[in-house]
Amino acid sequence: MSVDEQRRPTRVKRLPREVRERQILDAAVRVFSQHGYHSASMDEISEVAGVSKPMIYAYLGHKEDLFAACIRREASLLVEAIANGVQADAPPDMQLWTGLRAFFRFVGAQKESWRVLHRQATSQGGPFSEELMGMRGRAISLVDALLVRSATSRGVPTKATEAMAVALVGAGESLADWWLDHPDVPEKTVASWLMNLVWMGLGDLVDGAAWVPTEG
Amino acid sequence: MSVDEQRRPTRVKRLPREVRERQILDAAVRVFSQHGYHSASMDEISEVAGVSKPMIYAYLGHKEDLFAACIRREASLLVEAIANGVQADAPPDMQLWTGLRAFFRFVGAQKESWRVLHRQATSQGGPFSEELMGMRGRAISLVDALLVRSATSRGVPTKATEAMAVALVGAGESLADWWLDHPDVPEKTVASWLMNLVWMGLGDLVDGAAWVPTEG
DNA sequence: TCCAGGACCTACTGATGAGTAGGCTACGGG
DNA sequence: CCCGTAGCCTACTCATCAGTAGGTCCTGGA
Repeated sequence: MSVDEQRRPTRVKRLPREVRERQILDAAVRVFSQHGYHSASMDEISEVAGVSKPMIYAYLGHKEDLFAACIRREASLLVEAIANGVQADAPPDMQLWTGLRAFFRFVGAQKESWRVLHRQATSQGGPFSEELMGMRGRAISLVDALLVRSATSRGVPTKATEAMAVALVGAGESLADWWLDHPDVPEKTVASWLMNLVWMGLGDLVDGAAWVPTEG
Repeated sequence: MSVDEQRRPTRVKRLPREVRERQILDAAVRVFSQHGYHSASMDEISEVAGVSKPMIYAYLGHKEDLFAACIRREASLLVEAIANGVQADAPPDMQLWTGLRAFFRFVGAQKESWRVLHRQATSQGGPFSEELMGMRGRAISLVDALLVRSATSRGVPTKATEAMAVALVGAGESLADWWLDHPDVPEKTVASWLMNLVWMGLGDLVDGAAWVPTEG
């Protein structure tokens, strides 16, 4: 701890590579989520991250690589959050319920992560979307598996359950976006609305029925 | 018909403004749907349209204006298609059913229109998305009104029906995208899958029940 | 104490692409 | 037959931004 540490700030500090990489990724997620892939400039990311542009290229590579790294990190966190949240040994409705709640909890806590995942990555047709679509595909498969286990031995065709899983995931995404504009609604409430829609169905809701979780 | 019409082709022909505007908009929709807003270049649009770049600026204005014009035209067609397709005097389930079918018919017939509307316009945070979000909002309001009329006098809160409308629209969008990758599935089938999901609910489907239209 | 290597920067290049200046040509009305 | 105007183009300008060259400075080990 030399004496002139704070009066001549030698920039800020020299930091190990991992720390810088985290800072850069954090900044990139923010900037990408605000402006989208194309409108986000490497200059702005470097500025937000508090490093110079060549550092980004040295550590994370080109713009596409950087974006892919963001997607990978955020998508992993999301998948992990859901996997940790869902009760795999519970009956189907509780599995869906806990999965939905974990999903919305993540979105509520990591709004920027969600924006960069849903809004930005989905719309870019490039090599990222493969990365991202893979993750989305895993989520869909998860739901699909749930449907198949539930509806098995019934004559429901394979494509039907897959399509319904796609629809369900899309409903969740859309509702998550809506929720960002209505932050006063509690997470549990949003989740229960979607749960009622897809589990009970509008037909039942019209008749006044409603699904409620069996505990808590 | 002068003699040198085909040997010295005087370009192609001089065409009235409306025709050129249509050609330009058609080309713009194609290019925007393929590359997205930012990656689409005015040069490529002009090339596809078969006119020079200054014509686009003379007729349709700047890039943002052009994109907004595309969105406006395509969104109007979609809204119109649904409005024409839905049976406003039918019971709720048939209203939903006819609306869904009209929606999927449009998507099947106008794939590029759908892509530019859903994929591209949604992801750009600019002034277009206002235009587009307005249209999407109209669709949501339509569904919301249907839910409200159905579930009226029940204690369902306003925000719940709105949120469910949002989820339903999102499910439709997601499923429409999926359908683009599975064109062998008939339109009626896709529509019925979504109808079953949101009207019957997974709970009923698990029990083997299914909703079928009451006619043809 | 010296030096190797890694953290970090300024200041550039080169390409791409939006938008425009300034024209030329055909057609229809006088 | 002439000319105003509307259709149409070539050939630029200029800004932005991804990506890089080539360096400085610090730290930790020999």
